[in-house]
Amino acid sequence: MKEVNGEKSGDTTTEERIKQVARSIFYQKGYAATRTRDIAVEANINLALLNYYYRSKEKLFHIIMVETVYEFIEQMGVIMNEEKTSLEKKVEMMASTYIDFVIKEPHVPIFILSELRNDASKLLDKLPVKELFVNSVFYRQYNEYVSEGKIAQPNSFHFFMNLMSLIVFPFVTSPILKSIGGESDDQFIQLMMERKRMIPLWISAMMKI
Amino acid sequence: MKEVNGEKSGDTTTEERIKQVARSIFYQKGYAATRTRDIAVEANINLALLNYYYRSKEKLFHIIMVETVYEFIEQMGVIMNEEKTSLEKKVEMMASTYIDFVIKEPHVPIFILSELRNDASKLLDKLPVKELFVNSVFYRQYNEYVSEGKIAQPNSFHFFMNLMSLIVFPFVTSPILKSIGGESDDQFIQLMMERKRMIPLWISAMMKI
DNA sequence: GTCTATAGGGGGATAGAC
DNA sequence: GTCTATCCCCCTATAGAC
Repeated sequence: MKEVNGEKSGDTTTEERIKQVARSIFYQKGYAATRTRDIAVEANINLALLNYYYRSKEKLFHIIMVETVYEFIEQMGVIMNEEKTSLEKKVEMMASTYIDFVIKEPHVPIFILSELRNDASKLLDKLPVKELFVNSVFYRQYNEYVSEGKIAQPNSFHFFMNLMSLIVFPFVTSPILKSIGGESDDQFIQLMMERKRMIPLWISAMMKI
Repeated sequence: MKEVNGEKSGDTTTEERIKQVARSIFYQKGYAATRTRDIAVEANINLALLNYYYRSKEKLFHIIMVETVYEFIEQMGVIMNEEKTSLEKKVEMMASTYIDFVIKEPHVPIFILSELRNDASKLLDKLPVKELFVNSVFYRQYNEYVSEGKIAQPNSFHFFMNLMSLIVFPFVTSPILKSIGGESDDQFIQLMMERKRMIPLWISAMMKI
């Protein structure tokens, strides 16, 4: 039956297909609102098979959550640790890379934020996120700029928070914007492309304050 | 029994107390993860009474949702339609007012965003949000500044989005920050107070770009 | 208005056949 | 590996006593 049904199974295994479908539904509705039955139907399998491969809804969810967060952090780590690029260039790359990523996966930010709204430590304590940041080239370069007087704000918290805010926040509000402004997906993407170009300029202007 | 138990009922009615408790739990866990039993226990009433007053979980939720969104918008409307204050002053007041508000109700932004992530129009089509913005003094002043060359960016979308991003985003990431950075509530509030002062300056610097 | 008791259904998980 | 059938708990909602 697996080979017969070629509509969207492609060449992936059943195990992988279940996870992909589950990821998509979890992203859209969150853990609590997702029913394992929906995953099974969408993946063209029976409910029992989901438990055969992943033991439980919670275990399946946990795998997806870890993968998602890890992917998010990993991209950042690569950019932030380039020795050869300047701080300005890193800002540019982060804006560009993340905007592209979230255009492809628009549900990821609100998914992560809503699932971690209470018990973020349960997941994040196992990942060395703080070390990644504090030991990064990005962080070192920031502090160098502060010493050299190129950046007015000594606290890197605000700098990093501003950067992430300008990149990510529009995406978590996009359902609201589409409802209020009546913007189409294309128009929204157009605006985000403008932001790719603008964010580095804005950040640069804010540095002086 | 109502009068006897004075621990937290105060002087509100049972109906009101149920709603307040429900609001608190919905804010923290979202609609799907909230159980009416939890609300009943927390409000010191029986489950049947919740349905007696509010008919169903969904109706109760809807009332709270509308009230929450309305409150959020209402504050903005007042500030944005002051005839006497400048655009700069409005930015200052929005930063100050919203940061104060979200410090008091830290769960509201992520609550709204996560509940509206799929079907925002169901709720927002009934509220004249777009009209409120386009007909506002804020919007008029923005366009005047553009005409006068005081603002480089003609599209008010980016201006408003940047403002809201800088104000709200730190709060939706705060559970993650606390987990990663190990910051206490007090330290976080301290940072947000700094932002009250900085955001108008940052926005002002961005205007020139 | 407030309670107890229970109906009714849905959802996660498993047993066991193939 | 994959399916059907089913268990059983938990959750929402209601009936009916006080």
